[in-house]
Amino acid sequence: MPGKQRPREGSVTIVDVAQRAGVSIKTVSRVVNNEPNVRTETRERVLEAVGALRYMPNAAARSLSGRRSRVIGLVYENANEFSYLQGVLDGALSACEEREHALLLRPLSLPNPHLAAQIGRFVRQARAEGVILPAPMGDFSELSTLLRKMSVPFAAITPRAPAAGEINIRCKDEEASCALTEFLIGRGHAAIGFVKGHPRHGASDQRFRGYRRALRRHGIAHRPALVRQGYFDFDSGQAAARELLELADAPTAIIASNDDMAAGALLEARQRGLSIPEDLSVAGFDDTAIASRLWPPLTTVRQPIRRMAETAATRLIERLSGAGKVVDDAPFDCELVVRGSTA
Amino acid sequence: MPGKQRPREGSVTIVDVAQRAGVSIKTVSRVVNNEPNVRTETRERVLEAVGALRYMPNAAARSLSGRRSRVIGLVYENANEFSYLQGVLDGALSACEEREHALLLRPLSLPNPHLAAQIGRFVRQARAEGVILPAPMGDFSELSTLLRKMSVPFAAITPRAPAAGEINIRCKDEEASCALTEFLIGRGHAAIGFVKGHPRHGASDQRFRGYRRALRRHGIAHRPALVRQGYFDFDSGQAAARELLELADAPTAIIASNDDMAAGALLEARQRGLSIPEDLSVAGFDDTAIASRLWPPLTTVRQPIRRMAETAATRLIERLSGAGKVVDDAPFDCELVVRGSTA
DNA sequence: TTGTAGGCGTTATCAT
DNA sequence: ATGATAACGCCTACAA
Repeated sequence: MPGKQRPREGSVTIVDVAQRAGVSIKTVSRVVNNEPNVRTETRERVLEAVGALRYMPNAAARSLSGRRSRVIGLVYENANEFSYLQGVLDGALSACEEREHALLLRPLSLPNPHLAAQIGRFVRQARAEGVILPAPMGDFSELSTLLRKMSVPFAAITPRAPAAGEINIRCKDEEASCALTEFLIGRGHAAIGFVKGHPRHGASDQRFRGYRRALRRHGIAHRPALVRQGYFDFDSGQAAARELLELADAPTAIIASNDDMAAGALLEARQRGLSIPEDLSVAGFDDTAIASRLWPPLTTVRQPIRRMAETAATRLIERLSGAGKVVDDAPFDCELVVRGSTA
Repeated sequence: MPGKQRPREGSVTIVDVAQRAGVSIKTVSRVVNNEPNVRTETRERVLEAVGALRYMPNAAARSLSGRRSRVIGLVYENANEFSYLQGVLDGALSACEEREHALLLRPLSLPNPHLAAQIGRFVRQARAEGVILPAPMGDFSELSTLLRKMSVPFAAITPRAPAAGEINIRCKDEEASCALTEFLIGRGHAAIGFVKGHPRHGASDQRFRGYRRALRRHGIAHRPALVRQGYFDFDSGQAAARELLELADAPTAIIASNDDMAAGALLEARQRGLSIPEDLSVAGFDDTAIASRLWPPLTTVRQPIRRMAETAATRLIERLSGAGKVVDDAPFDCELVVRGSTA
């Protein structure tokens, strides 16, 4: 007799459950997948069997038979600032686990000519049904365009406006930046330097806008010389701070568009013999691990990244499950975290 | 005719390749899986078809049919210190990708009574064939014992000695610690404080041993008062430093068993008005992101974590593929990174 | 060296 | 409300 394979011991299949419950495998399938048209009494018998046998559906069989792989891709930038991703991972994993999906990772380094090709391969190979794009991935149109073309749904975490019907998770970046700036204004600062983030990142614009808005609201004239371009990394933050501090009328406070640049500014200030916060206030964004370990600890803005990623994954899975209209989430609130680096 | 499903368009299957190459599906399978017994000419025809059709084997079908899921689990501690995991992820992903395996993540918080149950569920549900245990996961015997009992092979990244035949990836922690200590001794330090790491982490012992060895080698008497227990976190580092600096004859240098604790020590020194490195030298371990952002930048020890994780994944997959004897890797070299926090 | 048949565990279809 | 059976795409076993 050909084709006889060794019986796989150990793993409980749907057949075992069906036998124990005295029903057909299709009925078990219905119960396990929460489909309708099962009598309550039958459902309970099946569930009893499932529990007793500790049955777990075989994911491979499921995705081979059904049309759904239950796989979500997470495409992230493999940058230095990893603590952002920690929150993303945490939130996304938790949402995926709850909904029985697997999360597959795809790190990418970012100015990258092969971006589209790599993502295409990743999605096809992993057979990902949908993709999560944490910042700044959602800001790269090569990517979103490609995914649209492949008709792979995605959830982007970015302040940039989404195309109609697409899933977008954002937080109140501009508002938070405005609040941070107003906080400094309230402490008596009028000459406030600002270090912008990477121009291709959506958050950069928003944060800069919030700064401008606060100045306007308080009747403080905008001095373009107080604004410097940074790239979200330590060195560019230090360089920007140096330029600002060499100004004839240097700022008394510097807002950097993320913590890493703020750390660079702090270092520059220190090297120039300035006391923080007496001579200069410094603030950042993101409340990453480094913020609380610097001296003095950094005033910064915290965004609920874990919850945002969880929501992104949840909405994406909802959309994939064809749950009709997908909720359009309101922007998440940020929190101003005041520490010792500002006075 | 029942059972007719809509044909799934778009995805190229092994049948398409077989037709185009004019062979049976089995031959295609042989080629794709690098099995022997295929004429070179046939193999080439098949490969041509694979390329032209951009065929990619369906992972679900593969794992359903074969006995292998090609899934590796990565169980990690979801702690504050995440940059360690960045390296682990990076290395493990790259090895998995190269060998066509998927990597599934399972974060865990660590003093955890449900540890075994959670891992058991994870492995069964994901049908992971093997598990990678980055430090300190491999140090928890609840875990390794459970995996042995489930006969799930694992690769542990830890300096602790492995059981016979198990995969263990380590670096020369003790040697590096000794070198770091000797470096300080060479700079004229004799009273060197040491902050131990978490007692359950294998690296803690090793690093402490290296310290002791260096002292011995240079004929410096060991003063137990200069050794404090820490737990690898910022606060415990600061607390330990405080105790050390309050000593009548305080140390002129402090080695902390990781960077986060060293950052705590740095803060404590600053708060006591000490100049670094003039009044006190401080060194850490791991060369995490924070090390280069502190002021002064931290002297520390870097371990090749990315390569270690890559090796762990590779060895694990080799073992799962039944590649006979698995290589027992030599410990990896560490690198002393001298920066401004020591003099 | 190559091909044929059977089955992996599930979901989909259609019948009852 | 429930069940019988055919896919899903691949790999194993065996035959040729």
